[in-house]
Amino acid sequence: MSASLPPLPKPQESTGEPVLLELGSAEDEPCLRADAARNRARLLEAATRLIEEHGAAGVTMEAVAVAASVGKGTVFRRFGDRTGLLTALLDHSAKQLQAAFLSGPPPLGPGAPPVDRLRAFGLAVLRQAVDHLELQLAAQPEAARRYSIPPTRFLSGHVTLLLRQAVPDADCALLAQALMGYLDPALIHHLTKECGMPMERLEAGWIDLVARVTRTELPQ
Amino acid sequence: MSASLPPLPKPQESTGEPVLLELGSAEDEPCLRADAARNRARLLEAATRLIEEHGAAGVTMEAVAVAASVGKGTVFRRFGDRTGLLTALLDHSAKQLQAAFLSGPPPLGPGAPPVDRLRAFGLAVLRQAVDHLELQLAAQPEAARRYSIPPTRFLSGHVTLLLRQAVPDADCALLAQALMGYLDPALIHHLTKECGMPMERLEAGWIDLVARVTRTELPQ
DNA sequence: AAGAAAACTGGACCGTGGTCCGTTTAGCTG
DNA sequence: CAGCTAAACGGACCACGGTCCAGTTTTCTT
Repeated sequence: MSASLPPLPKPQESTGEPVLLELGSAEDEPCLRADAARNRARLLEAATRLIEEHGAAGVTMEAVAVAASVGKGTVFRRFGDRTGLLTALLDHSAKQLQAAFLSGPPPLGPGAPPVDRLRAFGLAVLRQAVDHLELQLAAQPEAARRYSIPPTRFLSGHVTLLLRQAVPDADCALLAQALMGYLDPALIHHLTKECGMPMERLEAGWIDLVARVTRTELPQ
Repeated sequence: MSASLPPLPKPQESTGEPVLLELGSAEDEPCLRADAARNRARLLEAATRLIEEHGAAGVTMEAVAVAASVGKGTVFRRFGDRTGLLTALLDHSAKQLQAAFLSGPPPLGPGAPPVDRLRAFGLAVLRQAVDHLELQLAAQPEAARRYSIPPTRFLSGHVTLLLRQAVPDADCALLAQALMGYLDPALIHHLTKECGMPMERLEAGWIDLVARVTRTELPQ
C-alpha cells in the first residue's frame, strides 16, 4: 500500500463506520496547494484525452504523467493508484447520481414511496453503468472476466436450472445472477472480515433471499 | 492476452454457449506429454507449499517457477496466467462441490424439491467459500476492495435505508448487498456484451427483483 | 522581507505479470 | 537404434504499477 509517505493527506480512506450519509463521498480536495491543484487538473484532462484517443486500456500511469508533463510520482501522490485515478474520472457522474437520489425530484429523490425509489434507483444506476462501462471496468481490473470463467458459469447455470423448476415463469437467468451475487467470495470476505458479521447471519440471509426470490404469485 | 503461442492447447476457454452441463468444467488434461505432466504436478505442489508458507500473496509466478525448478515460461504455458494457476489450485474442491449437487444425495443433489436444493446449494457454496477464502480472493486480484470503496458503500447504504422503509423486519443490509450485486458493472457488461441481452431485459429484471425482494408477508 | 517548515515534484528504481524465441526432449517410425 | 518432428522448455526481455527520496516551490511566521 501507500503507507510510508509521511506528509500524505491520504487520498480517500475515511474508514469511519457510519459512512452512510457523509454526502460528498469524494469531496477530497480539502486545501490543495496551488501547484498541486493545477497538476491535478492537468492530469484529469490528460487522462480524459488518452481515453478518447486510445481507450481505457491506453491510460497508463506513465502515459498520463507524460501527457500532463508531470512526474510519475505526482500521479500516484495525487490519486493513490490507478484505480483512484479512474475513479476520479467517474467522480463527476457519481456525484450527480448521488445528488439525484439524495435531494432530486421523485421518484429517485425523497418523496416517493421507498419501493418506487428503489426501482428508480436501479434503473438510474443501470443506465449510468452502461454509459461509463468501459471506464468502470477499467477501474476494476480483471472484473470483466469474473462472470465468464467456467466454474462460475457452471454454478450459475445450475442455479438457473433450479430456479426454472421453482419459478417457471420468471427470468431465471437474471434471477440466478442476482442470487449468485450474494455468494461472491469478495462479498463474503467483506461482510465477515471487514464488517464482522457471523456466518450464521449470512446463512440466514441466504435462506431468506431464496424464500423471497422464489415466492410465486407476485401481483406485478 | 496469451494469443501467440502456436502450439498452445489453450488452458480453458470453451466459449461454447450451452456450458450448462459439460460436467468436468476443468477436465483439462487431454494428453499431456510425460515431462509436461510432471512439471504440472511439481508446479501445483510448489504453489501449495508456497501458500502455506507465505500466504497467498507469496505465490509469485517466478517464485513458483523457482520452487518447482522450472522455467517461468513453463508456468505460463501450463496455466495461462496467475489466475489460472490459482484456479487450478481450487479445482479439486470445486469439482467436489459440483459432483455433490449434480449427483450427490439430497437435499444438495437431485431428488429434493428445487427450493430445498437451492437453499442447500447456497449454504454449501458459502461454506466452501469461507474455507478457501484467501485463495479465492487471491485468484481475483483487487476483488477484496470492491465492496469497501466509498462510492459503492454509499450506494448500498442508500439501498439499505430504502429497504428498511419497505421491509422493516428483514436483514436489510444483506438484502441490499444482494440487490447491489445485480447492478455490478462487470455483470452488466457480461450480460449485455457477452450474452447479448438487451438493456430492456436487464431493466425488467431489476423491477422484478425489487418486487420479489420487497414482497412482505413471507410464510417462512 | 526573510527564514523555516510544510507540501509538492519528478524521475530513477524495483518487483511482478506476461511474452518471445532459440534450444531441448519425448515419443513415434522404420 | 538412429532420425525426425512436434511439443515443451527456460530464461532473457518488456511494460506497467507502485515506491522513494533529494531537491524545489509554496505558504506560514515573525
